Amino acid sequence: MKRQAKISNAVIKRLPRYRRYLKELQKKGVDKISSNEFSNLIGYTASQIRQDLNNFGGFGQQGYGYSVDSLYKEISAILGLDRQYKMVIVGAGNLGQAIANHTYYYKAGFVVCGIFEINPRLIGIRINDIEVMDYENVVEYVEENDIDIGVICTTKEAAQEVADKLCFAGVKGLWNFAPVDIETPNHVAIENVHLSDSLHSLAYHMNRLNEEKN
Amino acid sequence: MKRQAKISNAVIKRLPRYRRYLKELQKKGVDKISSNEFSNLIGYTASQIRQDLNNFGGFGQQGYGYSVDSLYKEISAILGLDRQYKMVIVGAGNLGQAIANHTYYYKAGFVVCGIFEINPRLIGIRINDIEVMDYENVVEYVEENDIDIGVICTTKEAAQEVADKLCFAGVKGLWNFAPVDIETPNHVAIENVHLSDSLHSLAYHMNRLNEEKN
DNA sequence: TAGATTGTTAATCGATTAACAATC
DNA sequence: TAGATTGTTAATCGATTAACAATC
Repeated sequence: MKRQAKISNAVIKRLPRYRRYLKELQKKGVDKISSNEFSNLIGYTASQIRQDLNNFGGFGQQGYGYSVDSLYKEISAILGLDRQYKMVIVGAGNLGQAIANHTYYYKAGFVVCGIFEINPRLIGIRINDIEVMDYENVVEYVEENDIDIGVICTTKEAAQEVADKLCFAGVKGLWNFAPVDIETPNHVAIENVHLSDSLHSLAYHMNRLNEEKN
Repeated sequence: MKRQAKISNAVIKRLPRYRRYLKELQKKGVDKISSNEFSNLIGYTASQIRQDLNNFGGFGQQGYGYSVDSLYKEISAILGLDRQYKMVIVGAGNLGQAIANHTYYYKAGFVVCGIFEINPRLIGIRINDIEVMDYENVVEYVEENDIDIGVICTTKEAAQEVADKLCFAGVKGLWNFAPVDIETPNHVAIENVHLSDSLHSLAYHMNRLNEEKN
């Protein structure tokens, strides 16, 4: 894997999608694919596919194409999906519970170790066999258990304070579901999932398509 | 509101964010803001803010700035958030339940009218006072109740078939949470929320930041 | 009126696509 | 070897930023 200065976020955002399609190909027993065939499948241009991949190294073979298996492995390694990540969830409301219950993450190497809450009525219960603990102890827990990722499922009012606490405690990344933009120190990665923003842009596109019809 | 041929998706994706910040300003009692002040707050350049807004019309006033109230209303109208949308959720698993429970959407004009499932053990229960119905009846229900949006919370295997059915039944948009790219007819808008993709790009960035430190 | 700030055109930057030489 | 397809450079396209005239 070639090491390069700075790869644009547009490229990074496409990698998980490449990986998903490669997984499907693997399941179908396909063992090689050309950038052209891949283009027809995934909807990016063949040129873009080759450019994207060559940011990280020459994974193909001229005259042949790409090996599905090894490309899948390479992309997984680039994304860092060849290791495990330990997560804590802050906020045991609907969304926090849904994520805790979603065993997919566990299988994929993202292990939910604990859930933290301020509401005393929820503290002590178990969700998908994961203990709901007192938010007061989150810093201690993150430090002692080498937690990698904090998942923020709080209200937007609490989100930044929770983020600060988690960063202080040493997480390397935050996955934020609160509808607010969170600031992190330079060494902590942040990924915002703004569900309502997503719904709003859906509304926009629905209305445009509807206008077109009239 | 000026009507223009084609506005890039990059612009559309920023609108909900502008709107969120304007809401906060409103709450704080701020009634005007210049593109420069807004830039400092939201992190886009003043130039970009003015460009973005001028895609839709001249909402500001030279020498003064933008009225927070009216800009908030304008952006809401552009996004189509000045009306109600009726939604059905397909899939009453963790995520489907979380969305059904999330009353935020209701307050914001997105009303969950029904949830549909194939698992007979879930059919008939109520989630946040919304009935879980038999997936068999989804087409009929969508047609009879003029449902606007279908929310796909199924497995990736079932997602496309569910999407086809919802489109056939007449929804105008799909909000897809299944980890697969869904195809829709031209007149149906689609918004994919790929949570695992988001987590994967978080992993990537965490690892890059960690490399930098070493 | 003078000052401030928009709306808009022009310049720059970055990302995507096209082309083709290298090579399996 | 000939054919196919990558890796990579060059051209194009689109989005962002800068500049400034218009105007409140």
